[in-house]
Amino acid sequence: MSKKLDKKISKYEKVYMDIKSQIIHGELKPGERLPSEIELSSNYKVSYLTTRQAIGKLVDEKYLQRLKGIGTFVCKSSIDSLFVRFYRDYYDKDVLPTSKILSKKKVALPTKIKNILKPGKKNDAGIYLTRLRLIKDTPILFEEIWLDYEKFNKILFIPNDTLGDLLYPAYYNFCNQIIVSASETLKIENSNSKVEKMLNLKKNSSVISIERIALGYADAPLEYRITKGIASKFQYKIKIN
Amino acid sequence: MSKKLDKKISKYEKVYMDIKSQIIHGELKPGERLPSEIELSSNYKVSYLTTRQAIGKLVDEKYLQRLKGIGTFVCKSSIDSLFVRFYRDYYDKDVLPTSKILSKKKVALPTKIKNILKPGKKNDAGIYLTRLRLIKDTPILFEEIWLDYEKFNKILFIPNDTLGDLLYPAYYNFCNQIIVSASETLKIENSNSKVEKMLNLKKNSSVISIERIALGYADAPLEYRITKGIASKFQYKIKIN
DNA sequence: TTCCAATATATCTATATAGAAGTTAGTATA
DNA sequence: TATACTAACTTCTATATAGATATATTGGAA
Repeated sequence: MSKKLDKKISKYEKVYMDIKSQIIHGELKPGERLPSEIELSSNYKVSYLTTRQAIGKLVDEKYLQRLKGIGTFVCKSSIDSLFVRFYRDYYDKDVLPTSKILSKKKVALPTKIKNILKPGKKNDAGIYLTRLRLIKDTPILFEEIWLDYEKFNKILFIPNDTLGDLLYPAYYNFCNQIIVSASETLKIENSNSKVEKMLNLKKNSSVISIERIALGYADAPLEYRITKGIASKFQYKIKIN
Repeated sequence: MSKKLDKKISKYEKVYMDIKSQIIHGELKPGERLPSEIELSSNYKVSYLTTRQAIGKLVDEKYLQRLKGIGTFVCKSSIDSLFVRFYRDYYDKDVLPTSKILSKKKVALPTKIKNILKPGKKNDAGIYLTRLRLIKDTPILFEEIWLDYEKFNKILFIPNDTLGDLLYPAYYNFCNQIIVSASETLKIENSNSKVEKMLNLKKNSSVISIERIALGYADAPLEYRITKGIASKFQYKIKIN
């Protein structure tokens, strides 16, 4: 009766998982071209349509992108378009905020954040960044950001003005880490003295607090961020599907 | 040279669009079973795999649901699961708020709202609802809701306690309207006297304001809603993909 | 050098076929 | 009556084949 303890994995699923894991583990890099569908078929020793089905699934999941007559490529688009959606909807749409990195250093991650960024691991080496977002030289958001040290240590050696106004493209360019999704929790709080100083607020003002956990492929947590903003000017738009 | 002015629509796309339009226009109702893939193939006079491709696309888009060995069904799940996500993340997760409808009547839609719900139309007949959301008898959210009169007039004849705590299932059950997505805009404001009265607030308290436009199939706007809540207790969670 | 046509290569659409696997309903058997 | 088997129907996986369509490159003519 021990005929079928092994669980059934179909051929197209094997091809699908193999390619997907190559992308996740960086063996296939964003922008890189895959072998043609026919070539892959002969590599995996499956039929053309089986390969096509596997690739089709990865295209649906936005891991791959097909160009008719040219080839199939690992998606780069997430980097180009994604980070924009993440912040443009705070405050006024017409004016994009600029950034100013205030500090950047290696730290031991606080326990709570370590458990989020490195579930189950002992090592607590991390990077801590503080940043100010400004519109026309007026500070509107104050951010504290924590990252895993191993994955992101290169950030420490890049001059702040080279990092640019947006961090996610920098994560990709310098650390080869891609943010593909995030979860956010919004709350309204009273200001503390640190935030009051950063945002030029009166004592006990209302501030919006946004906690964000940004995830990479396979839902790996990559960044933990707390953003505080002036409540009166705040606006947050989102589409729910 | 006028050989190909007609644009190319492949067979599977025709099948896909035909089934999709039947769902959108209510000819195929949620929960209903489709003819088998083989039967559909012979109806549309295409091969089995062509039909399968069309259905597969609709499954990906959550219009259809396949059950191996049983059949293919129009998705009901959007109704069951969707509305939950829309509100459960305000405030405390553990306690689901109850609802109390305060008023319900036919009105002329304000111009701004008419332009959102009925773009391009002259008719401005609508329905206006006010509602209170409570946790353990404490009011935490005050809602104003506008609907199109033609689509939703049956709501006026349903007793308030029959409508239940959630409106989206009621829209479906009584008006055959399905909410599939929504866009929300959050802001922080000072309370006005109406909200202060409803939520037992002091003068000039901070309140969260959520503007929501809820959409049906094909992104048709179906509901406009303004929700005001006590800022200090507010919490909003969302996942961005 | 510039332009055009042919070629090679890639994805895209469509069909025919065949068997595997899951579900249901009815029938035969103990 | 209760259980086990079977038949019918469903979706799921896999392959072979063939031509359509889109793009880039190469080679030849002007």
